[in-house]
Amino acid sequence: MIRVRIAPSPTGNFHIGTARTALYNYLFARANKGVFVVRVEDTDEMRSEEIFEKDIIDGLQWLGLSWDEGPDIGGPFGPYRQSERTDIYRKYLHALYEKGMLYRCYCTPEELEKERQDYQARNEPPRYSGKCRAITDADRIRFEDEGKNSVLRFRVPVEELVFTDLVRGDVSVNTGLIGDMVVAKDMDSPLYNFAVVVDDSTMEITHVISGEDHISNTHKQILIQRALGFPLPQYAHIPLILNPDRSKLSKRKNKVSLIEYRTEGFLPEALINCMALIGWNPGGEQEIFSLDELASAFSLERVHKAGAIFDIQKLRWINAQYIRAKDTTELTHLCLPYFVEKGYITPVNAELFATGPFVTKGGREVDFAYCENVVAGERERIEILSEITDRTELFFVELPDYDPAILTWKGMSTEAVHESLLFAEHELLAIDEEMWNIASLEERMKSAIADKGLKNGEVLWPLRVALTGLEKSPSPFEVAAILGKAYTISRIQHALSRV
RNA sequence: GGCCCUGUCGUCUAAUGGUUAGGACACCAGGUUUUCAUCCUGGUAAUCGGAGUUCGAUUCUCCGUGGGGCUACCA
Repeated sequence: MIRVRIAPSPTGNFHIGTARTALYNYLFARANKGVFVVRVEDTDEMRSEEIFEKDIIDGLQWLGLSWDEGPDIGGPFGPYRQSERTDIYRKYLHALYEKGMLYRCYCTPEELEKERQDYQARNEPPRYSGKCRAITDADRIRFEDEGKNSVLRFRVPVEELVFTDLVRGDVSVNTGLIGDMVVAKDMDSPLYNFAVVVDDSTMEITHVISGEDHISNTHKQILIQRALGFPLPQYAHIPLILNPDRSKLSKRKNKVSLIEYRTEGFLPEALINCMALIGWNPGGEQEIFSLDELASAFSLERVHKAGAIFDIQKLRWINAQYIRAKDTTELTHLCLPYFVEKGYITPVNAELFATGPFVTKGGREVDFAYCENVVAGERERIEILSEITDRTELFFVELPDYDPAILTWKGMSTEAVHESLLFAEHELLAIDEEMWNIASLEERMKSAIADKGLKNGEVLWPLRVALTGLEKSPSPFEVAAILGKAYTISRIQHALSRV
């Protein structure tokens, strides 16, 4: 049984890079009928916070990356939070200590820093000299009596260590360059590389799929793994997501928190689709993939080796594809919070947030269907959900505010504009309420314009601006249909009074 | 500095020991249209460099070079 895991550290909001690693693990698990585990790596007490764990769990859920075992749902290899596994780590730390593979190091941070600098100065790899290796029991007891702080270091054997990476092939390193590493602050406080090894083994993880930035940790982990007598998992290091300048994706240069993308109105399907295609491709020319399609096509053999820039433009385009494919009702539910946030509408009471009725900014009461029509008219124009408010305020105010000069189409005279509006008003007034829909409005108006020997633009441009107050907007027919006859007429009259 | 990883259009990528090196995003031009957007048509644009192997290399090998990662009592 294939078992993989995502092991996020709750020291910040859910990072987009972590989300992608989670995705690849998820896809690999699903593609191989395996198990996907979520494990929270909160050994760093100082930096870990519960709200971040919540953000990560929420984010995974939102993305639709369901897991089979995790801190929230438990599982046969729990607990799934490292802070709750202290007993397990202690047991293995003791075992290694008894075997003499660990030793206490009493060096102070200042001493270590000086060592590092000395090595640097000699152009040698900065590493721990191993000077506490040979500490005698007598010294140790004396240090303890003096209350000196110690950490547990692992005796790193010098050798040429090679592991086979499923993406990169053999990766070798001379362990003499690593130096004796600290594996725990004390018996109750393991550090990352130690906790990971114990967890991956005790949770029977078969494949460790993580970012390329972990390659050098892998050698360290293998050393510990071997010392503990654990079997080695398979490793696969996936390429990094990069900033446009090709550096590792960072907060400084990019939006990196999943929540930021979510807030802006990127859809989970789009993010999944986009992240999957950065560093992996199934071949062929398909661009849009559902999570299930990705899962059935996924294989580590097709994962790339080189890092890839995260192109926000492509993500926006993919997002637009998903927005257009969405059911209008569902899309409206997704857009409602943006209308409310902008103050365009307010639910008449809190329980009715999702269904209406709402009171508009202009004081009118509207229902869900009204909002749905507004969304339907704009869906081709937005790439992310938050843009739904860019050109829709006009539907929620009594009268739009605009410069009357923009009522004029291609050098028309003021008189002509006035006449066009009068003509439009006249024609629209003649249309019955029951015929007040996009198709009928368009048909009636266009034939009336043709009959009068006018160009469409001469009437439709001033009409559209009268209704919207905008130079760029949906067609006057769409807008009129949404506004309704009475509001349409009043906006035309308002425009007439301003020409 | 050391170690490790890596290099096809601006970006994400496909493909092959022999192709006009394909697609998508972005960009540009044209069409549709009252505007914008959508949509349709077309266009610009790439195998990092040098050797070697080979009839033939972008593909295989080596060297160079560019880029990145790691170098914690963080993860």
